[in-house]
Amino acid sequence: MGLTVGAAAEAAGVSAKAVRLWESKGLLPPAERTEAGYRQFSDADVGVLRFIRQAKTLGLQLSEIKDILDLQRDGATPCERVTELLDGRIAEIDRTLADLRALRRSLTSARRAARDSQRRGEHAVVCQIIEHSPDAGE
Amino acid sequence: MGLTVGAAAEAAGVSAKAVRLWESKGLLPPAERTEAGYRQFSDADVGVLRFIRQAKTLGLQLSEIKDILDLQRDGATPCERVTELLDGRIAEIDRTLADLRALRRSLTSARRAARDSQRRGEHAVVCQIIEHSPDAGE
DNA sequence: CCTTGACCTTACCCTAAGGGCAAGGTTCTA
DNA sequence: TAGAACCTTGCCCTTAGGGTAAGGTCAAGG
Repeated sequence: MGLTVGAAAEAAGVSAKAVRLWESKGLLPPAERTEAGYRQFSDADVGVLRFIRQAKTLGLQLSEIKDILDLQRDGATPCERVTELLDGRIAEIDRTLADLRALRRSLTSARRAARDSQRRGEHAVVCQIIEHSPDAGE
Repeated sequence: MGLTVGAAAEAAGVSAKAVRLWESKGLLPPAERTEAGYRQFSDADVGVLRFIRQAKTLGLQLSEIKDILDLQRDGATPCERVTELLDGRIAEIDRTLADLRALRRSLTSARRAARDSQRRGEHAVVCQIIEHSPDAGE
């Protein structure tokens, strides 16, 4: 009872295009084919698709997900690698959060400057965005 | 006293490749050329390059920056558009911040699950990442 | 039996913002 | 006058697919 790409994709809540891409990138082993060349997916495959989708929502890249899946297919326990990747993602997110908070400060400051310029009718230097931004000078 | 791409790029603190790209995308008017075909940039151009660089650090896209610069070149005051774009960016950042914070919670929860699986020697379902993640079911 | 529509196949171009490299022309310096 | 250090364009690469085309396949209905 094999599923076609479309059916498998729908069952996993992803697009058929994504399924083909993931297969081509090795996240899934090459799917069985019917005589006509149609891909045949099993329920287990759908589970993998769901896992990939979930891992993606956690911000893992396809290459990292492939990494995990390869380990698992080798019979190894991917837990270590998984916690490693997740820790990496968490650290990355913390960095991004800090960056975004700083960026937000720059933006509000730039916006204040832009509005001030607007009120004064200035606009020669594009509302002073340059000057009022943090590291303006070089 | 025109500057070559490399010189202008260095003066603005960006890459020559970026300068060519920005020109090709219309953020800069087509540069003058020497007889040999070398681009010639003025100090004013360098100012624009610096502006673009700065705007990019604020997270604006090239298309948005072009938008601002086009307005300015038309003699219009881009301040309104600028504050509009900056407000949009700020709102976007706030959304991203919220998303990242939620994602971070998911990640720490997933990592905890992975570590628990690791301790128990489980790994059949790739450390339960799927099950323990927020919206696991479907 | 045949058609129609819904599926499938591969392949190509597109996205953002360049980085890297190649082949070839120019300019400056020793 | 040679070589270094520029410059030119053009093409391929990156992420994770989306969109579309051209063509093959399958199930239902006339």
